[in-house]
Amino acid sequence: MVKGLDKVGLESSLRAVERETLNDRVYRELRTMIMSGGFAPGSEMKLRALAQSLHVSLMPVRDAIGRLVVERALKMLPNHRVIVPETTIDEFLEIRRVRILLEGEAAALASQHVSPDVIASLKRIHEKIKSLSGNKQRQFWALNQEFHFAVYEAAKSPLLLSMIESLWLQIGPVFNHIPINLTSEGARGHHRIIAALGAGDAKAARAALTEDLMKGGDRIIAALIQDKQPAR
Amino acid sequence: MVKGLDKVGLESSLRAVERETLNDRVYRELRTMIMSGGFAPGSEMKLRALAQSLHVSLMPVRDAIGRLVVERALKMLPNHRVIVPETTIDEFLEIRRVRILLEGEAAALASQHVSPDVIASLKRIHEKIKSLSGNKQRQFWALNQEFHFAVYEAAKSPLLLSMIESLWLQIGPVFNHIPINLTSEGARGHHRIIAALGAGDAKAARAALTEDLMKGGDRIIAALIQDKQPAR
DNA sequence: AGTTTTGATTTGTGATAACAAATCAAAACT
DNA sequence: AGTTTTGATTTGTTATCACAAATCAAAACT
Repeated sequence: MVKGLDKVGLESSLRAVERETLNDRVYRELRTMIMSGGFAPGSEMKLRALAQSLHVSLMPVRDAIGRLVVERALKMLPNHRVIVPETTIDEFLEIRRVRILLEGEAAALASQHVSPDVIASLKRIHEKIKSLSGNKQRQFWALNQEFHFAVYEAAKSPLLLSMIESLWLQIGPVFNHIPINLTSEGARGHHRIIAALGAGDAKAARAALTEDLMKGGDRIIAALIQDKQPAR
Repeated sequence: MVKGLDKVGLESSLRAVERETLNDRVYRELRTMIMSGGFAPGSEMKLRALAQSLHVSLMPVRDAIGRLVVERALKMLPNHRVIVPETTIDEFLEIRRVRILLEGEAAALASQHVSPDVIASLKRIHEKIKSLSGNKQRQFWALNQEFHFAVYEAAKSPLLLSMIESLWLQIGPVFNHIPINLTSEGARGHHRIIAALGAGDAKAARAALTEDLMKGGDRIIAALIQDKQPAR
């Protein structure tokens, strides 16, 4: 009863570049656009417009949008219209609360089995961030994301990773569209995270990450308040 | 401007009652079926078969399945075939770890503002569970679910609730398809949860819930091991 | 003038059909 | 006899079209 084991090797090597459907391409494209601030909070996601700009038919777009709504990256209004969510301060706090739980856990897990080269790569990203000139908010956000996910991937928990990704997706538009006063303050937070991971200290890793999220979150909240105050 | 009114009569009368789209109906239907053990782990979800049995076209099914894959309720194989996941022990432990984080947090939150009628309703469900005769696994699971979600809804955090739902969706097939030795042990756990909530003690609520998940999880894991051992 | 009504347009939703990739089974071959 | 090849069938993917509900703008009315 040994059937079809012969082809496995060949096929998997051929399929090295996994078949990517249009569906997935559109989904991934929209996803990264949302995460990197390609759409302003509140903007409508219209099927036909997106389809045209991506040069595909309605269907893949429809599919991708449906998925993004499920993971709360997009929001469906009662009219069945889909928008990029405008995050209120309460919602942001709600997200931060969960982020601290999940990302803290991921950091604690990561501290138990980080490899030296992960530490090295974290340090490299850390240096890049420190050397960032001026208020390059977009770059900062991208590098910050790179840093954090290097930690979370080291946790080796696909479940945690996917849930954390979904949370970042929800706050992506906020980070990229609220003007934030960037200080070098965040750098010390990252340094403490690296140290805790290097020492294999789970408790310290969770604490360092929690503080990083709290501090960063406070800056966002301040920006949110300031953004709401002035005349519109 | 009369185009094609043939089918309108039936449809509009139905739509007067239910306000939801076919899309959502199929999604919700599949969702509850999965959660309540309607499909065995490993079984394939074929679009056309499902469409026929639900009396709809391929599209709503396709859409619903896509969403369920995103929330990990279903798993897409590299062949692009979709199955109900077979949960390994490691995966189950991974899920339990996250459940403790999120559901513990929800319990802690709930303890801060439970209303007396939520407590009353919890007690009612608790009694029902205790009076459950024999090894009625399906009913136990359904009531257990009712109990826990009454707690989580009291947390008043839509984000937490949706993430927790997604986790239950992932373990639903396991609970309903692995024969578990039901004892009245779980009852004491629920009693402690009610007490902690009633006292408004967040720490105790989190602890009680954590212990409940640990104890229950241990029973499942034992069943999983026993289920893997014998000849199939 | 301000409100309502109506008609046209835009939007999401759903069905059908054409297509491509994977699977399976029988025939052909060594 | 066992393996390969081929052809048919099944499965997921995508485009196109038809429809319904919501939206918007202009006309009609009070």
